[in-house]
Amino acid sequence: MKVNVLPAGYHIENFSTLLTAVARQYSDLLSESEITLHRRFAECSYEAKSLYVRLLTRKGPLFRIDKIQYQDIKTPRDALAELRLLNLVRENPPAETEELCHLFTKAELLRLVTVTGASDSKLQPHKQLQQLRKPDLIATIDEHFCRDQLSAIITSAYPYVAPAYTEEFETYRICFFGNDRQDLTEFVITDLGHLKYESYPLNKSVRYFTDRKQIENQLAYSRLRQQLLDKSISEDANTLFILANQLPEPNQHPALERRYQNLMNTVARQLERLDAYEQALTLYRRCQQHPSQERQARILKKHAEFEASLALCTELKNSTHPEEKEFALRFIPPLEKALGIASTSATGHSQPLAANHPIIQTDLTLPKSELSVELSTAIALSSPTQDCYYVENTLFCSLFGLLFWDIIFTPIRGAFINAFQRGPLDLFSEHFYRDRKIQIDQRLDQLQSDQWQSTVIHHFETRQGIANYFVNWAVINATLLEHCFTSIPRTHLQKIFQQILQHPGFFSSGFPDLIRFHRTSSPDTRYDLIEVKAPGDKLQANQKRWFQFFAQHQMPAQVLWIKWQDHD
DNA sequence: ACCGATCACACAGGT
DNA sequence: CGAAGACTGG
DNA sequence: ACCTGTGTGATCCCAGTCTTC
Ligand SMILES: [Mn+2]
Ligand SMILES: [Mn+2]
Repeated sequence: MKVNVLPAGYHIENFSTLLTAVARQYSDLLSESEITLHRRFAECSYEAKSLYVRLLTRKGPLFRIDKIQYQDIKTPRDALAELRLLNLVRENPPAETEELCHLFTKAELLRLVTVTGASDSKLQPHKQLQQLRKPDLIATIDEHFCRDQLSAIITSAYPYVAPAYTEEFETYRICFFGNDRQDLTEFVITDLGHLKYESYPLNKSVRYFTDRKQIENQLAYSRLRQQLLDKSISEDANTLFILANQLPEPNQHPALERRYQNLMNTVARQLERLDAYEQALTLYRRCQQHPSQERQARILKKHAEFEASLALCTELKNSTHPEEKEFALRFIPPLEKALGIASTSATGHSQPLAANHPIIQTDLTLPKSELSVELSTAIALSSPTQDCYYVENTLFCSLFGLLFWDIIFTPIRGAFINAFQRGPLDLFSEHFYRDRKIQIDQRLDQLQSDQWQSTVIHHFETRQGIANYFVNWAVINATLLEHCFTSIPRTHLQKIFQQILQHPGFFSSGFPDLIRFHRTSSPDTRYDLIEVKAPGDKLQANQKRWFQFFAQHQMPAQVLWIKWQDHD
């Protein structure tokens, strides 16, 4: 791939762009110190700016002054002095032993430890310390060294700095992107040409966060997410419980609501692993989002609270979340049995997934190969009269993305908040269709004739390589599109797209592995879908759902059970 | 909703 | 030693 | 031998450098 060259000082430009955009859009919601960051940064010389951005975007959090070296910073000491004067950088701030240790390589640490006498008498000899892995070595040092003494040694021999206003920048980042996963590298990735984003107008008068409390909440959620990566926190049930409990509840913000509930589920699940079931239950009860209720039901059953578990499951039978509903139907019978009551389900021995239409299942014996089962099977099923492709979700999702491209990127209110999105914020929700119904219905009508093909081709040609959650450019190509045009009936596609539209989040996965096109001239259905199952594998819930759908609408789909050929 | 989601796969414990 | 991992800059 | 649940790895810019084991 061709890679562009970035102009000198690109990182400063990007950083300024970000700060300025947020300072304009959120001026009334920013704190005193956040505004100070913007103002002071603007006052800096080029070299000071450059250094500050470098430090801020690196992991650190501490940096040895003697290691600071950049092409574009001729006088790092001056840059540092300037930053220190503006309080944008702190010199030798107090730090945890672990952070201090990260200033050095393992070899340097060993030398430091044995040369200086700042340890207590129990420190092991050099030879043994060398055997330790670095994290363990640091833990040992933490145990046997007085932090202040260590710190004194390091600050005199190896002075270090840390960028200040990191929390303030976090606020800018959150406000700019609306999430905590994107950062300044987005600018670089797009400028280099590794990724192209669609261009859409951004309405600066619509803000993602409407009050300060929402910003604070998002910051708190990001912080907890970070903390969960830390083993010393995620292994300690009490700490986990306390952190989750003191998390502020979201206020009037669907996305924050989702993140809050996600966190609750994640922490509660971790508490389950630590056998802290009471605390897990408490957290699960603070949210409705899948799989909270399911986990509660399981915990209750595990502790023989069958009535309570059954009560929960009975509610879940009406859940709009397909997997939750399926869980309830599966989980209730054993519960009823344990309670000694007769089955309440009207269908008796209820088999919710055993549809009216049976799933076609076939066996195939293959020699074992280096390639994946799916690929081997695709090759085995290809012939002069048949072309078989391993596409999984990508084919129908890509067709969907291409057909609806312009509608997906229609700038409806609040859907686009930064320049680096692969789709509108509500793309995967049930509201995507509802809020664009007229446009979408019109587009679906194109499937009454071959008109839809021109729309797909048009977007395929003009939007080539542009990021879209639904389009996988690595898989889709003109040949594949042509196959689809000639071999898949329009009615089938219409049904599939309507299903995806019901809830793009639930129905954009679970498609069969392979599609096979038949070069026969007879009927208009000249394709079939094949889910490959190697020995030991089985249909997943979302795959079952699609198979039910295919059966209902008489679309050709089958499960192909692979057996390995004996080779002697 | 691309550092969580999505696959396949491997294993444990129950029946 | 050589491969894998962490981190960084573009 | 079956079922279900749970946990794991790979993948999602890329290349160069230093560090670790
Ligand atoms: Mn698959
Ligand atoms: Mn498969």
